[in-house]
Formats: sequence, structure tokens, C-alpha cells
Amino acid sequence: MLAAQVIPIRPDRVPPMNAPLTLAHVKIACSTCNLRELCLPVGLKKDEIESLDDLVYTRKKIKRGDSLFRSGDEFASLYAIRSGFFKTRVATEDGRDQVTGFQMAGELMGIDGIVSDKHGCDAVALEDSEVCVIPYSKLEELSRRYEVLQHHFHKVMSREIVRDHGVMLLLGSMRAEERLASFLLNLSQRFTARGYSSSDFLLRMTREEIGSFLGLKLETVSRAFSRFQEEGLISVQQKHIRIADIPGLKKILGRAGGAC
Amino acid sequence: MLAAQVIPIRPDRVPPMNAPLTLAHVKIACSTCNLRELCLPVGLKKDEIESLDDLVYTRKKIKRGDSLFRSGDEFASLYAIRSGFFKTRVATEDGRDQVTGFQMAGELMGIDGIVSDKHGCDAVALEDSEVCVIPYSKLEELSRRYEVLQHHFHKVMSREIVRDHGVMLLLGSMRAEERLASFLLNLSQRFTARGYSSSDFLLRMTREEIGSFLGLKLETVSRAFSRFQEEGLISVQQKHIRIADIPGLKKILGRAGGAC
DNA sequence: GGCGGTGGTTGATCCAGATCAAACTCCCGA
DNA sequence: TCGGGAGTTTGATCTGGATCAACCACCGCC
Repeated sequence: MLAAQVIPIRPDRVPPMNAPLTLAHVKIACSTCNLRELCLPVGLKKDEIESLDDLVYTRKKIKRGDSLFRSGDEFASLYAIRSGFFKTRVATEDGRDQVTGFQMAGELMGIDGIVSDKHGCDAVALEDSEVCVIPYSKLEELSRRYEVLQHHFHKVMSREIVRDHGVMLLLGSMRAEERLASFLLNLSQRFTARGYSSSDFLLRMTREEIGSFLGLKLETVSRAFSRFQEEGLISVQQKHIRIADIPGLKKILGRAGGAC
Repeated sequence: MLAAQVIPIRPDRVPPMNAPLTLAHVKIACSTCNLRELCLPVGLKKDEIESLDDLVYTRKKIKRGDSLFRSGDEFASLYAIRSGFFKTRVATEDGRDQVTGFQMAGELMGIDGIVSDKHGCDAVALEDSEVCVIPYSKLEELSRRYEVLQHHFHKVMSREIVRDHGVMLLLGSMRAEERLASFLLNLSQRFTARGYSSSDFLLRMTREEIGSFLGLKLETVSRAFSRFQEEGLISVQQKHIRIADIPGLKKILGRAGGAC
């Protein structure tokens, strides 16, 4: 656990260990990262983004199944996902846990740690992943200096709150099939934003993890997938999902319980 | 809706209309507010708090049942509750809605509006209330200047995220009685922090609103109250709750579903 | 003091999703 | 190539909470 490999990506601070790493460094800074339209630098001007290059000077690789951080760990940094896929989860004293979200490239993790200087959840890699380490004190310092960065960081936190409210709505008032439809549409939309197919993707998480996130048991998730398939809305082959009828899924969200 | 009365509380900016208001102004600034240990000024030094006095220069009174803001309203300010009690709720296109929280004195509302410059939920007063209006641009400006304020504001947002994760855990994995016990203990703890009785209080919300928040129907909430009463954990008389056995309620949270 | 409306309680019944159980598929390592 | 285990699907049954339905208690208003 937390046995993540640390890669120094600013050779001017930490000497590179080999040639490829030096080469990599060029691609690694925020200013040249192809995720900059999704990640923290959104909306920043070229020179402002360059100042962010000071912010991120290490990366970490996390192997599938390993934790980036765990509840109770000391909080010092936020993490932007460079590649890969994570789940975050909270747990009660008595074994139960709840997946609070699935994170993909460009998304920020660890904000929950600011309030108490301890991380408040576990972040577990669902595939081999790489994250940019953003020292939090540095981020505060820079965002005092750059209004645009400050505002964008606030937006990221605000978005997380809005997202959470959406999940509460889902958990508090939707039926199983609505929850799953909502989940698939959300994934689809986020894959689209990253240039992947909106209708054809691999689920990185198990049925049990989907169930935990949606407040359902894994059997219920599996059955709902099967029913969607019977109805021609999607096709499922284990982790491979192909959405055949996006409007059809959206219609499921609308009906059921609402007007009646 | 939103027909809230605006009270200028900085007579140096807006002339007072009568004597009591002038008197009121003395008590109104953050530096003398008795909520400063709960509200935005937490942890700030005396002179820093005084600088906050520039931040809050209007108050709004909201009558019971009225909205402070509604989903879709333009976002310009955060609101700190000076007195009273609110609920926030999100809604789907089709009539359903979900209460996302209940807010009391010293708590901040409106953060969800930062991300899109529109409020993302409704804030409805559950009793006649008064809020301090915090112009958001001013808050960003001041928190670029004062590190402590910046950090505290970030903590407030982070706390909201952590709270939301707790609600997800509740909605996603707890049984009805656990949810209600958790809800009562949470209220109890927040009343304590405000100097009120931890065991004897008035519920400001209806059974239906509690149900919406907890993902239950009002009948289920009512039945769970009755069962708690039968078991001697609480006594209920309409909106008046007296918690007789806090450890007993805590025990409900632990068991049921966990180990088995 | 009566009355209507909102909110709350309680009972009877129903059903979506949980639980229990078994088989099946895929992947991976010996 | 052959297990073996983790993950998934599907069926049968059970149940917590929803739904439907009365009735009750309180409160503001005439």
C-alpha cells in the first residue's frame, strides 16, 4: 500500500536518471500537457500556465489495486490524474464502505484532506495510473498570486460539491435502473470530453464497485445491465460496454416515479 | 420568492434609517459577531477579522418559507447564516427533489454557485432567518491578501465535500434506523457547538423534509421515531425531540448489517 | 369556539431490490 | 494444457421500506 513509485519530473531540481526521463520532462510540464484543457490550468493564459510548471515537479505511478492515499494519511498534496483511473471510498468503523466517486484523467483528488490536514477517504487505482503531485501549500501560494488560478481552483471545489449533490439526488430518490442509466450517461459524457468514444468503453470497476457507488448490490447492477441489453439500449460483454441508444437511456432517467 | 428584505448594516456606506439600526450596526460586524468562532472568521486574528468587516456590509432577512436563492439564479454572493435555519435542495426536471442539507447559524451557503456563476440549488428558510451577504468577488480579493482567510475558506469548502461524502455513505449503505440515528446525532452535535442543549431541541423541518434528506418516505421517518421512542432512546412530541440515550443511538449506528 | 388545512401517526398490503444459491466465464499462472 | 480463483450472471426466495388508506393532533383564522 502506498508503495507508489515517485518519478522526479523536473530534472533541474532532481537529476534525471536516464535519457528517456529527460526527454519525458519536456512533455510533463502543465504548459505542454495535453490535459491542460481539462485539468487545473483550464482558462489560464500561456504565461500563467508556465508558472504552474513550478507547481508540479513530481509524478507518482500507482499500480492497479494500490492506494494513492488512505483515510487518515497526512494531507500535503492534491493529485491530478495524468493517466489511469481511480475510485475514492469512505468507510465506517464496521467494515462497510461506500465508493464516493470514480476519477479519470485530468481530475483532481485529495481536496477532502484540506479541512483536517488528514485525508478523509481512500484513493485506489483501478488500473496502472500516473498522477501529478501538487503540493498544497504551493497551490495556495500561487493562487494568492494568480487570480485566475485562484478562481479556477475554487471552481474545481465548487464543481465537486455540485457533483456530490447530484449523487445525493441519485442515491436518495432514483430507482435502480435510473441510477445505472445516470451512471452510464455520466461516464459516456466524461469519456467524450477526453476524446474517447462516447458509446464504446471499458468499465474499469467491478459490478460490486459500481453497486457500492450507486447504493445497490452487485446482483442488482448485473440484472439492470442485462435488462438494458434485452431492451437494446446497450450491449454488455463483461467490462466492455457499448451504448446503443443514448436517448433511450436518457428517457429512463426522465420517467419512473416522476409524474405518477 | 426572493422578496427578502435588505438591511444595510454599514451606516458609513448606507445611511441608517433610524436609531435602533445604528445601534445594531455595532453588533453586526464580524469582529463583534458572537458567531465568529463558528463562521468564516474562525482562526483569524483580531485585526484580520476587522478586515472582514469590509466584506459583509449587508444582511438579508428571509421569512419562513421564502427562498434566499434558487437554482439558476445568478451567483454573486455567499451567505453566512446569522440566525435561523435553512434547507438546501436540488431538483430534477420532473418534479422530484432531494434535500441536500439543513443549515444553521454560522454555516455558509451558496458555494455550489461558484462553478457556473449560477446557483445550483434552492435555499429555503425553515424559520424566519437572517443572513450576512458576502460578495464573492470581495471574498476572493481578501483571501488573496490574507493567507489565513484563504486557508479557512478552503477548509470550509473541503468540509462541505467531506460532509457530502458522509451523506453518500448514509444514503448508499445505511438502513432506515441508522440513517435517522445518524441524523439526530448530527443535529445534536451541531446544537451543542452553538451552545444549545445537545439533547433537547425543536426540529425545524417536517417529516417529509427529513425523509427527503435521508432518502426515506415520511411514514418511514415517523415509524422510526416511534420505534426509538418505544425503545426509550428518545421522546418525540411533534417537532420537539428529547434525546434520552445518546450512546444508545450511537450503538444503532454501529450494528445492523456491519459484521454479519 | 368551531373549522379547515397542514402535518403526523398508525395499520394493511405490496414490491423493488436484497439475500441466498448455483453455475458460468474469463484470465492467469503452474 | 489444465486448474483455480475472482468476477459475473441468473434463478428462487425473502424482506425493509414504499405505498395506500384512515384517522388524529395541532394551529391559525374566522
